[in-house]
Amino acid sequence: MGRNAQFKNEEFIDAALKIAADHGPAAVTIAAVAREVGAPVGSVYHRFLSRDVLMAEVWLRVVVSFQEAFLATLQKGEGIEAALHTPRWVRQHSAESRILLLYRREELVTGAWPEDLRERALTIKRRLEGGIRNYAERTFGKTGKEEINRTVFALIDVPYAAVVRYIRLGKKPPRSIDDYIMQTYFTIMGRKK
Amino acid sequence: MGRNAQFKNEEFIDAALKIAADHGPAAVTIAAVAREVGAPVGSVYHRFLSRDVLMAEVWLRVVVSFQEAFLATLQKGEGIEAALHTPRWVRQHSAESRILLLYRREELVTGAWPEDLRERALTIKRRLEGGIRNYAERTFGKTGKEEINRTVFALIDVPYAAVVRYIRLGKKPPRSIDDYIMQTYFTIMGRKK
DNA sequence: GTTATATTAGAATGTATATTCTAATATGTC
DNA sequence: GACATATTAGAATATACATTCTAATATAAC
Repeated sequence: MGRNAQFKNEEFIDAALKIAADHGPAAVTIAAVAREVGAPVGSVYHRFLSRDVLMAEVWLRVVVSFQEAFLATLQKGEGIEAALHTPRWVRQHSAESRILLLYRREELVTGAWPEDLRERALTIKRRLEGGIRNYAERTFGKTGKEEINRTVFALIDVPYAAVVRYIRLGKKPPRSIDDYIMQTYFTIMGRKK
Repeated sequence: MGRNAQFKNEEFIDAALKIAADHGPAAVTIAAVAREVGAPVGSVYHRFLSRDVLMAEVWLRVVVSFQEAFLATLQKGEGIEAALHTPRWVRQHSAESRILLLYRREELVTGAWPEDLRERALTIKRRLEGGIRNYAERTFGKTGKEEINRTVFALIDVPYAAVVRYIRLGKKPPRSIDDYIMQTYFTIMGRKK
């Protein structure tokens, strides 16, 4: 029943992603997105509750793609590989990586977002936490606050720190940071496994 | 000649800082700043070219206060102490630390800012770079790209990484991160001096 | 005391976009 | 083929602030 859709939700997210990558997040106006897709602005609102929700969808998509590869590696028990996933992914995805800086998991989980969106944000947050806890368990044999903090630091915070300055400058992270990340990993997590 | 000023520039910067700390940067409207100070909006524009310039002034003030202590410590040759300065400062300055996330040195140096502001931003950027180079020289005996990158990573990026997640959550960084920062420091910079 | 002007005062304006609204249009269902 | 409705269309509206403008005021200089 009803007219067939001429565009897909995905197209709008694509368009927003492209505009944000090319001209920064501020350039992602509803009019710009509609123009990029070739749709009327009404169609954007027919699909997305608000601009914020659209941006959050963009962020979610990028984060999921980033995180799934990270978790897959971690699951194999290869902590160093997981830590190095960050600089590698950023080198491979210059456009997307700027989107990563847009939100933090917390904001989407805490803020006043549509139920369905918050749900998905919560899920990916839990998946990440689960992966980390699991790895901490396998590495240290326990999952107290200390072990979790330690794992987060070595696997997430440090790689992020090494990379974020280059994302902001719009440059590819140099090879050398992979060394720092590795060395730090071994120092914090130990040599085993 | 002319009427005596009823307010000082500093008061407006204070007010903007307070509002940003309490309600986030978006709450820093010109009207809100004026209200906080008890001045008319015209007086804000009498002193600051635009809202952006006012915010940049806020940022500059916070960064200078942060950076000077950092550099003073570094000058004494105490690299670890300098690295630990970040979590310590953040614990002591919850309000200010959120301001740190607002801009990066690059933006103020590169963007279209009033000459005088860009000048000051450039100066503090150079002071930091000088301090880092100097310390790299004393530590490694040379200041090639490798040594600089390494020093930036251990002294700035890692402490920042350890701390930024807590700033965002509005919590004080736990003691344990000081350990991670120290351990990483020794790993990356070596044990000497 | 007169004058020039730095500053206060705050009302009025401008602008950029997000959002809403009303009307068309196409397509599945009966 | 008639109907219900999902979707397209895009013009009209709303809003929030930044910024500008005109007028008043106080004080230093003479």
